[in-house]
Amino acid sequence: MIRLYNTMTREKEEFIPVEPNKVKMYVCGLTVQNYSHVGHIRSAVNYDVIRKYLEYKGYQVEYISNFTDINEKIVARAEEENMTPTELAQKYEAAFLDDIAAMNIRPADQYLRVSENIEDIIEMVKVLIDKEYAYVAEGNVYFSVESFADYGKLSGRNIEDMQAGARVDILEDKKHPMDFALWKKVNNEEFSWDSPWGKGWPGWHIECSAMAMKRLGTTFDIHGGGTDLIFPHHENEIAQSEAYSGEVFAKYWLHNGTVNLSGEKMSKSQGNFFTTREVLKKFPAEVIRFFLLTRHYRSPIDFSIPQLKEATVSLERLIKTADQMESLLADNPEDKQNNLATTDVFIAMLKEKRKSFEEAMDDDFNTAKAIGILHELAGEINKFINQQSFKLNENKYFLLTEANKLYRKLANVLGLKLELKDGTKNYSSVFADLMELVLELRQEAREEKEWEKADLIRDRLDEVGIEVKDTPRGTEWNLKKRDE
RNA sequence: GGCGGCAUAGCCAAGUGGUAAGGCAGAGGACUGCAAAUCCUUUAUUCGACGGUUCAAAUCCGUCUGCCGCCUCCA
Repeated sequence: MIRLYNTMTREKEEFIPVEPNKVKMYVCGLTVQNYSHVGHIRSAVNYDVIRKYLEYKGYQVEYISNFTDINEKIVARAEEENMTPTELAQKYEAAFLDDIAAMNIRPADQYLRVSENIEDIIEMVKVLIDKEYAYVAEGNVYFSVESFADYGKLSGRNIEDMQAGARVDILEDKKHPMDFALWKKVNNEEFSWDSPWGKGWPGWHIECSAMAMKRLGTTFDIHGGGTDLIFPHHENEIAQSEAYSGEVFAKYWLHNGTVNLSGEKMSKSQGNFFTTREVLKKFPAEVIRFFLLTRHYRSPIDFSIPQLKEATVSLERLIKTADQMESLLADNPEDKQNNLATTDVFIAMLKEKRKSFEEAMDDDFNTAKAIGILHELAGEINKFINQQSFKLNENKYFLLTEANKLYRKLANVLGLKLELKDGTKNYSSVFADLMELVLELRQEAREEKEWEKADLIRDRLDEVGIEVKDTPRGTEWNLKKRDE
């Protein structure tokens, strides 16, 4: 049973989808006005894992997201970059898709663009006007918050308290200061759309409502986004969607915490952010992904270079275990003698770890705990492989195969491939042959007990960035990462 | 001012009533010619402070302190 924290009720609830075995989820995407930053990527990684875990549990998941490609910012940025708003949006949409591909995030089943759904949005606004939830004022259409009794139910606010904040724009044509635009009048001949109320474009929130309902129905299972979208964005989505359909919009509201820099929220308007591509130049995608998943998704994460370095070391431990298993499994067992006594214990351990992992993920997608269990599993496997008496026989080969399958499967749910791109296998066969020769010469020196010579070779190789290790299984080497 | 969240070892971080996961760093040991890796052992009688409820609280309630988010565009 999966339990998830629903922002609407402020508690963990049992997850029961509208249709058995199917999950329909909508995750707010981004305004394609610039390169994505780590905050966007955290959100994308988070919902990617949620989707993958739901699939692991046997659900058929339909995952929809959006690109906001029409608004004031797009127009302003397009002027800065000297291109049309459409070109700008396409440029950054493509960049985002590159970013998520680099991060091993599976794209949504469909990305909906505002520019391709204007007709549906206009239809929805018309209905809201007919139902008297919205009104027209000088070419703008506003949603009347006072007309919707449940307004504020997601964010736990009421209209009176918010007015006290006095940070809302008082626009003369609004009936109430909290009313928000469904359609905005725009004076831009090239970049605007015809509507019954004149030229303009949709307000910020209506796009998600119209597109989500169009694709997923008036009630769907999961709606996700960052905590910073709870108000006003998601509150307004609920108001206009439920006013329109008379039905519950989304059953479960999930919100991921923000990514902070030195304790402050990373955000474009503050200027304190790292773009995804910047960070990808400094750290492998796998490390960034791992780092983001070591905290529970609802907590804020403080993003820092030292912590990414720590995450690198921690992840490398998991990778070493995977590599060791792979190299052992590449050999054929020489010893045919089996010792079945160890089998039961080991298989029981694997089952127990799998169960713990699932329990962690069932409990509101606790990836931090799940990673802890992956570490425990790695420890058990290491212990097994590194026994003094370890000899690969058919029995152990079987156990390692099982361990490897489980290890990969669980890592896969988290989207971890357990490999670090830069380095190890990125060299030519000539180079590999050369290394073989060098290590052969060093081995000869070792056999002659010429330790100084052997150590000199190792030290000099280390200086050029090649790490040499004498393991019980022979001498191994790998290219060291050159991070700075 | 309103609403919400957080505070757990040197650092990061799980844990929402039953006696503190995991990682990083540190210490000791095994293995090794040495080194690395790996393994074993070890590192919070205690969970921001003070009260309360309970047989039992990091976990529930109250007060206080500190930090953060939202109320304006934001994943």
